[in-house]
Amino acid sequence: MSTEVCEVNIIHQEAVDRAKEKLSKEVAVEEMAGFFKAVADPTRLKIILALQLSELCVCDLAAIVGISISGLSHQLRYLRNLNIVKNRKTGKLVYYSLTDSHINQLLSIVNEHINEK
Amino acid sequence: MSTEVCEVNIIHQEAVDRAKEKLSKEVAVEEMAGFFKAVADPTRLKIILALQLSELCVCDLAAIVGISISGLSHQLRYLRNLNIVKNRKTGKLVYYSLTDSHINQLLSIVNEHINEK
DNA sequence: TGTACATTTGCGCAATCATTCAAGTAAAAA
DNA sequence: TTTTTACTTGAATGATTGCGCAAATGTACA
Repeated sequence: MSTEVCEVNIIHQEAVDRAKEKLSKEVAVEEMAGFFKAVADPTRLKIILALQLSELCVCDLAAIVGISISGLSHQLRYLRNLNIVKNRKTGKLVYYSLTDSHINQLLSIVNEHINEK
Repeated sequence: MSTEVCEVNIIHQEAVDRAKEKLSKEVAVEEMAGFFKAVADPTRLKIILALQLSELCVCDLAAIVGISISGLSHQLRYLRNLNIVKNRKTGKLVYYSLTDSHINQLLSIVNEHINEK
């Protein structure tokens, strides 16, 4: 009969209601998680760390990250779709660079967390 | 003969060297990625968002997130191992709460990024 | 026009991961 | 002590994902 109700016993009803309301308002949990996923992979994180120094072409990035050109291109598309990197074509070469500075903040915060033992 | 050298043509040698050096110094790319992975999953992100309001017992969290108690417990252990949440036992109940404030900063930065369209 | 080079893309595979089920622990109530 | 409640843990599974291969696209140069 019950379709939506879960079987769990709720112990603190008001706290649960408050939290549920927050989550329903929270613009986009999925979108936030999707963004974090971008930096949750070592390969993509290396790409980003490398691009913090300067723009780089796909070729050079492959050498830095240590992955096939093909694999790298897949990841770059991933990052492009999330608006984290942008590219610029010059002849046969395609140069990639970071789109905004939020990434820099993000990485430094995580470094803090890690360095606190 | 070559064991470490990859087949890729390097175009900007100095830029590649610089980036490689940074990555080798970069304390722990794996560790950083691992931390981001914690918030890269919708379920874990919901847990964290809920805990931003108040500490909660497993039971209530399950109702909020909409997952089985078992599944939730797995994710809580995951977050505990990364030092993102801590727990406190009282009789039969176990209360979880956030460990530090870095998470809050992280989430607000990502919100900014998303809200910039 | 044809060749060479840089990058992208579709496909497939192997590995990872989130989730559930069932069994186990631990504390309070009966 | 037995039962119930709250939670944890290990194994199994279905879904996702990172990666390389091979083919395709696009640009420059001969």
